[in-house]
Amino acid sequence: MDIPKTYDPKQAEQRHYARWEAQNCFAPEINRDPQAPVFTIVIPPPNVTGSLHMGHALQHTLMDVLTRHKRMCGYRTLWLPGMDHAGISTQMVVTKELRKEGLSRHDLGREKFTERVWQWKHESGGQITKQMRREGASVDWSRERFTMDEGLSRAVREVFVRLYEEGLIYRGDRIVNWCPNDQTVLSDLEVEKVPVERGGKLYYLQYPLKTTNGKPDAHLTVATTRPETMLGDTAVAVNPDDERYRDLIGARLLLPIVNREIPIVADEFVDPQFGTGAVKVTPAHDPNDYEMGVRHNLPQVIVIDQFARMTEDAGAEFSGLDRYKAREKVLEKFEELGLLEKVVDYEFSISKCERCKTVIEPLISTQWFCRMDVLRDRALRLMDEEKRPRFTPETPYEKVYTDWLENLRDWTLSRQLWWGHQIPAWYTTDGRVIVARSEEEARTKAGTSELTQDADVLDTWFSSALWPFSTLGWPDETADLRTFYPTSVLVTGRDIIFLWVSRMVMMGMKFVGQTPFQDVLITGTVLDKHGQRMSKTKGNGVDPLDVFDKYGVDATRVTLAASGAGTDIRWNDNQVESYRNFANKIWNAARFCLLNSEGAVINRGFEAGRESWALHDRWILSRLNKTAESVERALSAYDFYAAVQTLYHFFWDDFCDWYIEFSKEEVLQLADTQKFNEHFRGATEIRPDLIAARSRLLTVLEQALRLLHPFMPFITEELWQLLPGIGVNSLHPAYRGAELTIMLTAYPQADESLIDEQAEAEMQAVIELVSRVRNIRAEIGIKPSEEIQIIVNTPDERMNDIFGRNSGKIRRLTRTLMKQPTQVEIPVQIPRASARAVLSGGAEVAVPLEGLIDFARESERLNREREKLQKEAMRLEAQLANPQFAERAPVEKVNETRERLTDIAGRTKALSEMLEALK
RNA sequence: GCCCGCUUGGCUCAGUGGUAGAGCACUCGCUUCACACGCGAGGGGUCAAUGGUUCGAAUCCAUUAGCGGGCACCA
Repeated sequence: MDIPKTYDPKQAEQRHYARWEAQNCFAPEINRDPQAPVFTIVIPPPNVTGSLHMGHALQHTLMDVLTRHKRMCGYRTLWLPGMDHAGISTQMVVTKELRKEGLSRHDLGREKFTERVWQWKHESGGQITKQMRREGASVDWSRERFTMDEGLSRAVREVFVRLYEEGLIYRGDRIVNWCPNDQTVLSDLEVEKVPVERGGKLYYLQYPLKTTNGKPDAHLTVATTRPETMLGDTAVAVNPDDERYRDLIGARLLLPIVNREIPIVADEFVDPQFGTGAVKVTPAHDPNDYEMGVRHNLPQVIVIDQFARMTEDAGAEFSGLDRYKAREKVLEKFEELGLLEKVVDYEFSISKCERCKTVIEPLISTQWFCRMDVLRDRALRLMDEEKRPRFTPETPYEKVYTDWLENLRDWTLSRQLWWGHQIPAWYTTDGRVIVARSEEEARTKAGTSELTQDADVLDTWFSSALWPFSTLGWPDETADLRTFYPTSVLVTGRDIIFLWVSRMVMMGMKFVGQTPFQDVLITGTVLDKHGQRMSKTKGNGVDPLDVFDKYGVDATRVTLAASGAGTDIRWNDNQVESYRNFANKIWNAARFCLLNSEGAVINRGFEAGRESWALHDRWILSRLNKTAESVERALSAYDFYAAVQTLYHFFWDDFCDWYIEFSKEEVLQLADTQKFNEHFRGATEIRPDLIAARSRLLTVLEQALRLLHPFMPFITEELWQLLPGIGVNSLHPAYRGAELTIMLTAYPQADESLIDEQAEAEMQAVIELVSRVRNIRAEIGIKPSEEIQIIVNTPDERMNDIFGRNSGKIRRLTRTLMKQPTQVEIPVQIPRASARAVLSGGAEVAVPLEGLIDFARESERLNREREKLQKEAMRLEAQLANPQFAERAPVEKVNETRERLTDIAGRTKALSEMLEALK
């Protein structure tokens, strides 16, 4: 067999995904067990405009690990993929394309434009689905969905109609966030607060009092960050308890420039501490003022239009001016009038469009809204009573989620876009509003066919909110909906807990009556190595595909999985490199097993019964089963880091460093015998004990590959396919009949009966012996190639026996010949010129070094060790001397401390004797 | 303003009421027949500061400092 020394990930990555996909390994139907438990994940649908970034790669890795794990555990698993139509983004992409052709979307008209978007989607959209195949994502492509699919659109209309009929969706005039660039309304969540650039200013404007008592120069000063809005002021508000202004409440002011008479009103909202304690009120252009306007029944004067330009109502000199130009002009005017009291620097935040960063203009506008109180209360009750969904990490996300719900306001649903789900509302010529599932239904309801459909579309997140059930066929009672809803776990980033997670819960509860997912796993953010958020504008993003190319998909996946959920990840290539090395280690371990596999097959070699098994065989099975146990525990707690660590150390430390090394004595020495036989005696039969040893090696390897598979699907499949003895019986019973693939084998489950603490303790003693001898060799500086002698005396027969049985292995690993007593009562004499060490348990090891030993240095070495032990002993003694320790600490703890002290005392004594002997 | 998180070896991070861990980096030695993307042996941390609870605190509590998030209608 020809296996290269270095693992080339690309080979394996190209080979297996297409085959898995072609054989439908990802679809739940591959599972033939009608009783199988179900595991479902719906993917957070990436934007159709998007391409894969590290955040996706992280989430997809976690979802794939969970899915592959459950699949191997025999679950009927569905990981459902799909994409989001991403209203604004997509419309912008296509608009830009059109602009290159010198066209606007209005030149095409709505119908042609949306056709064009669909065309774009078919040709250039969904890059990410190709990239997901590269990741190894085991999603069921046969169930791929798009939020604009007919089925999902139908669900959208159904939900809209039902909510409308219940009065939860309504149309009305409200102050909304308007993006003058995108020409659409935005929900509160699509607006971000940004500190104002280049130092904000607070302007103090004087409004003259409309005099009734002959004080012509009396005025009231208001402070504002937006002077231009004064053109739309319809009142000034003060706090009712503010002594300064109490007498003025009810008085009237003459609004400068426009010369409008406006009242002074009292409102609790006003903070007397801020500015002058008097607030100008512009109900048409500020959310707070809007509320105050409602409370005091103030008129709304609209002075800014949807393009952020001043209206005619702002006055002839201002009409048509940009809002910032108008601001300058208003300030000039105030200065001329001597009414600009002062301008001070003031840091504050302004609202910007999350997408295009244009400053939002609060405007009064007719839009569709969704009342959230009823839906919200149900979600809160679910958390309160059932603690669903269960957030991981629980802190802080559970609280973040509930706090937000508690303060939830109505959701602005409509968007002035063409790409999206057009609102299923029609207007009759006489102004009636008909909400219906289809135009046909609307006609019936209206009793006329002269209808105009509402031009707006729904917020993209409206269809996303239905994703967990719309993708499964709702509103029809499909088999998929019955089987796969509610889903098991949602894996997503913290930035969309409000936008998406909470809304799915509310809609799922409302329309299916069950939480859409049991658990929510919140991943951290992938940062660059300086701790900065990766972003396109900063150009500090790391492209997952580049990392795949450089280090392989498996190594990248392990890196991401190990960073797990919750905390942010500082991306560092070093980490990936170390897991790339791990992949190579796996490759070479398998290479060794395969190069020595003639005659062997997996799942053999342990027939003889455990009493006859060698120490290292009992030990590796114990380690393997403990590993299976802790991986299982870690995954069920979504502790991916722990799972990766456990597997890494099991494979590298236990399997490679010790088990393979121990096996070599049998596998290689016997191989020599075999060659000898073949050569000199013409024997062709391979000795059965050799085959057994090789089979045991392969068996453990195969189990390890299975354990690793959810994390490293490609390398494990590549190697597994090479193993002799894989066959139909290798597959999990639920997948009998499927093509052979490691992804359909049974995930190793811990067998308690194979966990063997005694074997672990004994092996530990052998490992310690080997390590101490190596340590002495290194410290004394004995050439690695030189074989020397060691003397090992133990205080008990059993240990002596264990060392004796493993002497060949000890020899191989330490390049020493071991001398032991035939009876422990008569220890082997140790020459004075020896380097020595005491093992835990009291065994002594000595390396006779006639002529080589530096007595002074050796004394120093032993002294150092003795001091270390003495320090430890002192600490333990002090602890035991404290009467309260014995009194209050648990008995086991006290005993443990005593035992440790006894062991240390014994070893210290031995060291003292050695030191004495050196003199 | 309110809420939350973090502070552990040079770096990136695990961790737990009872002997401080990993990977990388570092030092020394090895072309040992799976692997130099390797093997072996080492060095390195008063677990941010202070106080408290406890027989015992890096771990629990309080305060402080630094860093980072999230939320908020203060013009």
